[in-house]
This record gives sequence, C-alpha cells and structure tokens, in this order.
Amino acid sequence: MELRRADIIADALEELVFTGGFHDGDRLDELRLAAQFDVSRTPIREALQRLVASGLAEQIPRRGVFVRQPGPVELMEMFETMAEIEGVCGRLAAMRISDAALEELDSANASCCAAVEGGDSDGYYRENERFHHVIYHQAGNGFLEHEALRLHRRLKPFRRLQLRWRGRLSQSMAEHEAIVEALRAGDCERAAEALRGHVAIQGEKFHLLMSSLRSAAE
Amino acid sequence: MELRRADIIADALEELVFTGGFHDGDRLDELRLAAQFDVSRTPIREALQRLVASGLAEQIPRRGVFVRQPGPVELMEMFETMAEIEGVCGRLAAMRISDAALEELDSANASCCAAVEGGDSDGYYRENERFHHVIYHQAGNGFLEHEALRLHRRLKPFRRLQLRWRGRLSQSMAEHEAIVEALRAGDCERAAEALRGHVAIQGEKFHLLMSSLRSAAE
DNA sequence: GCAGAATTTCTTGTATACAAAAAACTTGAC
DNA sequence: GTCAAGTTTTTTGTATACAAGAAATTCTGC
Repeated sequence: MELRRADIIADALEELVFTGGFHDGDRLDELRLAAQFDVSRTPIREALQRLVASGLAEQIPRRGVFVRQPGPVELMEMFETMAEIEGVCGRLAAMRISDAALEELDSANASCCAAVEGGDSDGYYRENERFHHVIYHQAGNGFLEHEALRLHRRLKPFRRLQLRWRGRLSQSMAEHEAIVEALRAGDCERAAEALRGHVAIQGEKFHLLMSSLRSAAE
Repeated sequence: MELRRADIIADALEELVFTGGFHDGDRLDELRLAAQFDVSRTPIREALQRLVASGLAEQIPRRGVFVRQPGPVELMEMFETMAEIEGVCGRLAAMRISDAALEELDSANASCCAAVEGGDSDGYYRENERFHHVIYHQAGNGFLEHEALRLHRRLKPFRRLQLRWRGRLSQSMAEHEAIVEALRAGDCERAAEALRGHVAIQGEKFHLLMSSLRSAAE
C-alpha cells in the first residue's frame, strides 16, 4: 500500500502518458491536476518531478513541465538499444542460466504458442513478457536486469503495434525456440545474436509501420 | 545559469554522495539540510527526490531518505554492465564512426600517453574520458549514448581507484590503441570485444582491490 | 529495576500563503 | 489595423503552517 499520494499520482500520470492520454508537448498544469486529483499543488509537483526524472516529461524552469513522447528517431534508438541489451542479457544468461529457468522458458513458450493459436492477444503478451523477464534475470546481474526491465517497460506501448504484421507472431515463436536452444547449449554468441535479432526486427517492423502510417496520411 | 535552487542543491548533494561526503545509510535530514543551505524544506525535498530518482538515495515513506552507496556486489554488477554497454557502443561505432572521430580518438590517446609519462593523473582522466565519450557518441544512438554517459558518470569515483595498479596505465593505453585499430578497420566484433575487455578488466582490478582492502583490515 | 502503556516530541507529508517571473491583455500612438 | 509599452493576470518557485505517523520519552504497575 502506497502511503504517499505523490506516488499514486505519479503512477497515474505515467500510465496516462504511456497509454496516450497526453500528447507530446502537452503542458501538465499543476492547478488543473491538483483539482483533478483533489489535492494541493505539492503532491502534484512531486509527481511531476518523478515524470521528469524518468524522461516522460521535460521541465523548463519557470515555464512548466511538458509531456515528452519519443519521436520516430528516438523510438528507433530505444528499440536498437533494447535489442543490444537483450543480446547482452542473452550472452550472460547462456553462461549462467539454471535448468529450472530453461524449463520456465519452455513453459512460457508453450503458453505463448497456445495463446497465438487461441487468438489470445493479452495472453501472448503476458507470456512473452515472462519469457524475456526470465532471461533478464538469468543474466545474473541485478543492475543490468533492472535497466533491462526499465527500458522494456518504456517500450511496452510501442511493442504492441508491431504484432499487426501477419505471420509475425509465428515467426516470433520460432525465434524464441532458437533462443532457448542457444541458451541450453550455453552458446553465448548464438544466444546474443538470436536475442538481438529478435528484438531488432521489432524495431524494423515498427519503422515500417511508422513509414506506412506517414505515407497513408499524405 | 540555473534558476531553481532545488537543482543547485541536488547537484551539490549528488557531488557529496559521489565524493564520499555521505556514507551508506546516512539519513538526509530535511531540516538540517534546509538550515545548511539556508532555504526552506521545499527545495530540499525536491532535491532529495532527484537523488532518489537517480538511485543515489532510497526513500522509505514516512521515515526519510537515506543515502545508498553501492556495495561490492552491486559495484561489480555495474562494472560488468558498463563493460557490456561499452562493447555495444564499440560494435555500433565500428559501423558508423567518422574519419574525424577516429582522428579525435588518436588525439585523445596521444594526450593520454603524454599525461601518463608526465605523471599528470588529472590529465589522464580527462583525456581517457574524452576517448570513451567519443566512442559513445559515434555509436550513433543518442539514447544509448545518454545511458552510457549516465553509468560512466556513476562509476567515475570508483574507476579512479583502479589506477593504483602498477603498469595498469600503460596496459590501458595499449588497449586503447587496439580499440582504435578495430574501429578504423570497421571490425564490429573485434571492437566490441576490445572495449568490453578494456572495461571488464577495470571491474576485475577493482574486485581485487576490494578483496585486498578487506583482508588487510582483518 | 524493568516491561509495557501512554504521552510527548520529532519528522515527514500535505495544504496554503507569498514572491517573482512569465504570459496575456490593455491601451495608446502611428 | 499594427505595433509596442505598460499593466494585469497567471503560473511557477519558495516559505510557512498544519496534519498525521513514527520515534523517543515518561509514567505506571509489578
């Protein structure tokens, strides 16, 4: 249970930014938010500071704080970074992964497959997330795991878009299996390469999607 | 010029935490700091929130915020992560680096060498930092660059300790040259490997130092 | 003398008041 | 009508006041 209202408000605002409740450049008006959440400006300001610290908003002194949605370029950069970090996690995990974790990956994959066949989109995402989280954890580096989780979470709303591609899901499952195989074999470089490619392709699909949306708008 | 006192105070507190002005677990008393900086609690609280957000302190609701120095395990994890991120930057930079940047690396290396020979420790650090920053930048990914800079900065106070090793500096210089060579050749994997090793060895030296300090204390 | 309950003090979290800077508006000259 | 100077309004940054929970202290019964 959270005791500080500022934290509750920060969570709510983060969620709103993530789910597109705010647009890039929107000013986060302290008084309006204070009225909206029925608190004074103080907890609002603390919540806004948290958003600024996590990069979801930008503060211009004496002007206010403005939401800052990543543009196409930054998104591509974030996807590329995520791909590289996943690769790193894979490389380390290949050296350190436990048998139990390998089984959990198999289990997550099986659930993922079932979700794909059943058309259960939410289930797919949940199990896919579990798959990746296990790998982060098995890298055996708490600091790295934390960073990976942070970026993974930040990209979450954008990752959902890339599943629109026909056949992407089954391809993704095949990649998952190749990843587990490399991890099981303890093949660092293959695991790194497989994971990097698996995530990088999401960025590329995303890029294509953005381009097509743009050209469709013209 | 910074207009918000909270930012100035946050910078000062960060510096104090970095330079060891506070020890792990120290409570950051709002009233005491307010008196010390001659401001009210409000800007102090905002500054403390920034420390918490950047991981330099921990907040326990209704109890206060406490400085949080990384322990040996976390430090090793941070060094390992830094090594991997540098490796990633090297891999990307090998594909994207400009001729001008290659020359700047040579220049930084030359200055570094000169500093080593002249016993100019500060100069060595400055040029070494320039060397690494150029590589981060040449990775051509602003987001990754930002993350690399952040971690690099966080590890700064601990990196200084590892130069106590006799011969480490000249070895480090040789590694720098191998890195530039790989980058110039556009050899991704070799650049990645060289940079990863270059940083990883710092973590190992650091580990040895910690162990020796511990055994010396017994 | 000591354990535990009750009270007091202290500290954090929140609300409000005030100061200063920026934005918006008004007014007036051309 | 337009532009600019001056004024008002709005908004942020800071100080202070108040509320509530935690820690420290005191008091009481044995």
